[in-house]
Amino acid sequence: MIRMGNSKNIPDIVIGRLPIYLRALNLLLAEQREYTSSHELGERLGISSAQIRKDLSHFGEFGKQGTGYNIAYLQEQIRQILHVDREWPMAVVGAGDLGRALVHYRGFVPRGFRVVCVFDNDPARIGERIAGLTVQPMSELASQIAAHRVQVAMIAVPLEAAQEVATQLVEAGVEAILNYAPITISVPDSVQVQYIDPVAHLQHMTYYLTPKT
Amino acid sequence: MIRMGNSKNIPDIVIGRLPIYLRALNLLLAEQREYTSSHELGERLGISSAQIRKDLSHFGEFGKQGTGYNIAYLQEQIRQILHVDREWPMAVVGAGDLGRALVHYRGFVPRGFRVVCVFDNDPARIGERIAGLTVQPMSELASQIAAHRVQVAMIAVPLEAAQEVATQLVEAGVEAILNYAPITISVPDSVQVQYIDPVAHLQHMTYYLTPKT
DNA sequence: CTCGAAATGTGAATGCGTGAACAAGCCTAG
DNA sequence: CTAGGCTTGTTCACGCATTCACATTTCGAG
Repeated sequence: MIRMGNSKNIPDIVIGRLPIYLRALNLLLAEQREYTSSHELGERLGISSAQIRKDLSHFGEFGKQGTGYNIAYLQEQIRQILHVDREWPMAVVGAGDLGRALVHYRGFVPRGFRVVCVFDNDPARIGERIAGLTVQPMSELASQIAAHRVQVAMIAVPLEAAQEVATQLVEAGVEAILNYAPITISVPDSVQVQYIDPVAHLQHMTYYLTPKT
Repeated sequence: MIRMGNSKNIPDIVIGRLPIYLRALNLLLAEQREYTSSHELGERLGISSAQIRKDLSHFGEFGKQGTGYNIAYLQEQIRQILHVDREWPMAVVGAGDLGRALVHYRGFVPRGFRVVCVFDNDPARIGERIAGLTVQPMSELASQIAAHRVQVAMIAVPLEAAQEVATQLVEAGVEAILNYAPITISVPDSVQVQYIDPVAHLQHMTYYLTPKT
């Protein structure tokens, strides 16, 4: 058995760690390294080596006993598992400060994503050019998403508008949403949703802090 | 026994959900609602009602049988638990697109945080004014953080610089770091660290997607 | 005043994820 | 060629988190 089926029911928490492993492998490659071990990876990431080995074993046998993992090979395997051995076109909704920062961000392309269209409902912003893209009105959303075969979108609008935008995105065929608005949105089960809320992280940390002032 | 001690060893994962509950309570308050139930909260957040009740029970008894939770009261209790019944001054390191977006962000103050200083090492950016703040050189970091009693910082620099910045922040006395650079940083155990990596979230979702093109 | 519906807080049970430990395999040195 | 050290993949046991289920309390209708 060279390769286990990847259609098995892998725990979602394991999937969530794969991008972290991928990040570490990118760095190791940049350091011109050729091999690494579960121990070294765990050391760098603050994760136990046993967990890393077990996580990877869900998808196949990528290492060699006594030697460890070939970095380039493992990186490529994880990229295939996560389907980022290609470039996903993305839509950004909201051209405020955050939306603009997302369009400008150079970190997407090297890791498998590219912003291909930006939308806003503010007439003052429509037509504005950001990093080579033109801000489009919401009325163009459905057609643009279809034209660019967009399956992934990011929501960068005020929280009052987030649910409505999410609904429109789903109707336009988007299957994965990264929501920056601090609100839990309601979408069909078939649509993937992830959240980024910096304040939630900050509040998580202040629990452990003693105010100085 | 009216109130349980909060010095007990509460699971970290429970702490991580409290900000989400707080978010939902803010919304309910904005809707002029007075009472809610664990069932309603769970409905809105996609969490089981039992989990919400059990999470809250770690800290005391905040609800009333038959009635549910008084929204304003529960909100205030959670704010106290998380220590956000005050305003935490924050430092931002990195005045690129992301750093600027963070300084402009209006969502911090209503939830207990305020950016009070911004740093960068690029001479072209130093002196620039962002939302009323002046970008300062890294050489000012230690003194400014001391002067403003800053305990919380956000790292918004390229990944190559992130570890060095983290080290400087810790030396300056920062106790909690929200790191936007896609790299696991090394700090003393006494320092809280949280990560925001949009690409990791995106890659997590594409695992479940079938490429269209 | 009484009854029923509703909702909490919690002990018990289930399920899942993590870490320890080991057999098996690989490489290098001598 | 052999021996020893290193590392993987996997099994097992433990512990933690989640869900179930219920006794208890509250409110409102009649």
